Amino acid sequence: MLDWNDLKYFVAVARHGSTLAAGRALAVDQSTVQRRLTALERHIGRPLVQRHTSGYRLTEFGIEMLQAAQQVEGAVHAFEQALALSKRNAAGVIRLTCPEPLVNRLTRSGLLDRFSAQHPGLHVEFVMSDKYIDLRTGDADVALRSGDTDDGLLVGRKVGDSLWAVYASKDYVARHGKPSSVEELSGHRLVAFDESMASHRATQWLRQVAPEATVVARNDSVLGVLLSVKAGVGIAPLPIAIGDSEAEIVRVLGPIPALSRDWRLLAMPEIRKTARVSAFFDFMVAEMNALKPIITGGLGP
Amino acid sequence: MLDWNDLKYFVAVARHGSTLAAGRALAVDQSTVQRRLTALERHIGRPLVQRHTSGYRLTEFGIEMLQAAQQVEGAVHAFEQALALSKRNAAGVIRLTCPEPLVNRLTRSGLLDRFSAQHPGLHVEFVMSDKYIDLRTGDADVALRSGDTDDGLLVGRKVGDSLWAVYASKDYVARHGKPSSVEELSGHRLVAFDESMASHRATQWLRQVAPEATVVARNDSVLGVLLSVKAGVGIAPLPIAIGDSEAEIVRVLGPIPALSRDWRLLAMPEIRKTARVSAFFDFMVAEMNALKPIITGGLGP
DNA sequence: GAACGGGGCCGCAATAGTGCATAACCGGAC
DNA sequence: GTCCGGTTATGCACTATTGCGGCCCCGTTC
Repeated sequence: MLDWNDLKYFVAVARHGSTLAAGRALAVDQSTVQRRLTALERHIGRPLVQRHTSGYRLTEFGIEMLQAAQQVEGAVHAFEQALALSKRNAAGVIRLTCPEPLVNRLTRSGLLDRFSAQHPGLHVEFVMSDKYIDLRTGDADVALRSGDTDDGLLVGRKVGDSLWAVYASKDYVARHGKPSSVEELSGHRLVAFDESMASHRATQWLRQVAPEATVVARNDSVLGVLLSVKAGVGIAPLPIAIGDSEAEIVRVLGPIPALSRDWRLLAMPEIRKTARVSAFFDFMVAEMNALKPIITGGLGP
Repeated sequence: MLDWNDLKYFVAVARHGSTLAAGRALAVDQSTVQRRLTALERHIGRPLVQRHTSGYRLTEFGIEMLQAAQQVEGAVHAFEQALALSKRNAAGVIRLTCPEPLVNRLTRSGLLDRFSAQHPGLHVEFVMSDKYIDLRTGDADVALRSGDTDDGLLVGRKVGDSLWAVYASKDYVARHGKPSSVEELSGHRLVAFDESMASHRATQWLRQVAPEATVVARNDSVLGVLLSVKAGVGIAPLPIAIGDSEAEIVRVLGPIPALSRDWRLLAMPEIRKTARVSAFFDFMVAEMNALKPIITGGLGP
């Protein structure tokens, strides 16, 4: 009878290229991986890998079988995620992913404490990330996001506006002046996102309106860009909610309509229907008046 | 770390209702099943089954998790099928499924021996079945079938005609006479297919043209019906290829156009493209002149 | 009510799997 | 050339898992 675990070792070896690396990844000894893979090959009756002193390389047959083995791995993943989801469901935990600054503001606002008070047994866990965590993987139940994030698979509702403006440090303005229009951006020193944020609307907007501008620094997160701007390295578009609450920097170009988006609370449709997530959505909608300023930002310091 | 094998035991227990039955199905001891399932529950931290003295019943949570576990089982199945397919591919085996009478006629014709002679290293294995084996499961590579079998997923080509007529034993004709038209069928004693063949064209045709007729026997295969007709139990539509070669029975109603279909050689598109199956198709097409009489039947004894 | 069959649970001995240590191998860096 | 980092393979002791037999439970049948 086929040992289902052996497929796990096979996939790991294929992925990491050696029994040693696979063993590290799976937290078992290298020799175990070696022996399980050998056992699998013995069971199958044909070699899956070429033993090489510098590691294992899949045979043609191994490549063929890898496809199917990865399907199994994927199904096991799905099982584990269903498990985690069910655990959260039973424990009344709602995992919310949102950008770091919002974690801060939401926590300090006391809104979530009020939610827990109103729904004893339910409480919110943050999964902090600037990047978009894929809700399909089940790592989070709910996302609080702005931007072009609707892939058609998520349901949600608007909970605020995301306005962006261009900021510079006071120091920078003193030295280089401020652009009086979008067109003048080209002559300035810009701080931009790096390749990992290539699809972000701010990246695309800058490429469109100021393709010639010199980019003096790149960063992979909004907070990173903020730091550079505060340090006077250059100017950059930033969310008003963040920029306006920083004393060292000032708006040099007022809200850019092309960059404004809605903030939305998003979830997978099936998850949205669960009691705990449904309660969370209902609460947030009821508290919209309190929520909006938290999300949209403190209107100036 | 989750033990993938435990999912196998879980699914088996869910399917068979007890650790004992699951153990039999998996060819392991009952106590092993019991212990693995307990270990899985310990890992998960929540009971999947209710221990009952008459067996195990899934908890609500268990039912929830079963879905995902079955997905894993399905993926493992697919892996094993890919394995079997690859083995056949390497060994030059072509698995052909067709109704039993054709196995006989094909074997005796020597056609397949000629194929093997022409393609050393390739040979044909029969998977005999009146029912339609699902080619998607990989249990067979190629099907030789007549009837409404094209679900859009298979590719193939016509290799003969399937003509049906209504037969009765000489004995039956002597006692009850023969119907001179389709309309007169209603007054006769019929042998028909049972529920498992409800979608067969002969079943549907009989229901349409002779809904009032008395069905004196039912059977789940063409050969079963043939036996009943030979025994004089009643009359029934049968393939000419079979009916005409039986001395004890005679056509009482000539070929029925509504029941005629094409015989076709069918395969999944991906399988059809493999070298060994492709060679088999090419050979059969080249030998069409020899093949047609084998399939369409020896025209009279 | 006694016998029976299907089922769960547990202890024991045999066995299979695991981790650790180690040898041997190879390619590149110096 | 020599050393070094990364790799496979194997011997050995240890541990976990398995199968078997026994025992108990409960519902059904005679």
